[in-house]
Amino acid sequence: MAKKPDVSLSELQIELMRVLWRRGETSTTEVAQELADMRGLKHTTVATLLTRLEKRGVVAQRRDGRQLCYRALVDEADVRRSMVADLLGALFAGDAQQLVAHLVQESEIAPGDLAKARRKLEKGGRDGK
Amino acid sequence: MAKKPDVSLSELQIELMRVLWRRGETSTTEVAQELADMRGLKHTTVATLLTRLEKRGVVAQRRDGRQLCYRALVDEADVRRSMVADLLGALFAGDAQQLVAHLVQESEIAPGDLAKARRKLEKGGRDGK
DNA sequence: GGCCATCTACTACAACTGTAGTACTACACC
DNA sequence: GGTGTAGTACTACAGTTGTAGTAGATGGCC
Repeated sequence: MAKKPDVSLSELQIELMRVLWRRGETSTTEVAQELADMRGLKHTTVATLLTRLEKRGVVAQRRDGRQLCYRALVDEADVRRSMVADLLGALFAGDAQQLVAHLVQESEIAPGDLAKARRKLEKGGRDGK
Repeated sequence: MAKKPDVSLSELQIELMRVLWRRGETSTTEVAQELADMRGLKHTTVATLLTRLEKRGVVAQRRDGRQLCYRALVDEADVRRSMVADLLGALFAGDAQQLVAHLVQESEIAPGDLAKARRKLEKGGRDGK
């Protein structure tokens, strides 16, 4: 399996991807519709963004008649992995414990919830969400 | 105290800031020296980066004779706060528990270290910085 | 007092991002 | 079969970032 080296995406790009993750293969028009609703973007803007992501290898393009359909080539976990690792490297000396400490100190999470999260993970299992 | 709205910085910008955080007020030349050693950047490159950060209000500039000295206007905690919040919002629905779960699942941190971190925080104390 | 070294200021440029307009094309409908 | 519409392709443009060169000023040394 090929590596997914760098999948750091901007917030907007992630929003695009989220549509593809949710709906699977999706036509430009459908993506554009959602993004128009969500952020008032024009159809052509979304088309541009999608072709750029395609050029970058993050999504695949398939022609369906006159339409283009896009499909994600990376999943959300890939992006999370990549971006969390970047953040960890840039600001926490690569040390996840420091990040957790930050979350608690900044009240992003309560210490008790740490234990909760841990129990959930240990019990519920690694098949994830 | 004024808000520090958006202090999302690139990796390189953080590297710059790290020098200022470590040394306090620092001349361009000194910063440039460090960055030259670390990443082979030219003096003028570093000067450009510093003036840009100054324009953005992230650092303050003071003239000392013919030299410019820079001082950070945000501390590392500010940047961490801002960037972690961005990441949380973009990829974890703003839910820090999900991020912690990700860290464990991706083996960035062992479940036991979660407890360790928690104990350390509960004991060591919330006076933080 | 002139020259060299140093430092800043300004300019440049390529890549990427957010945003969109315009031009072209093909299909559907009448 | 002509015309409108929807969809793609291409172009554009401003802002940010990484990178650096050049020009101009200033101060020290001989």
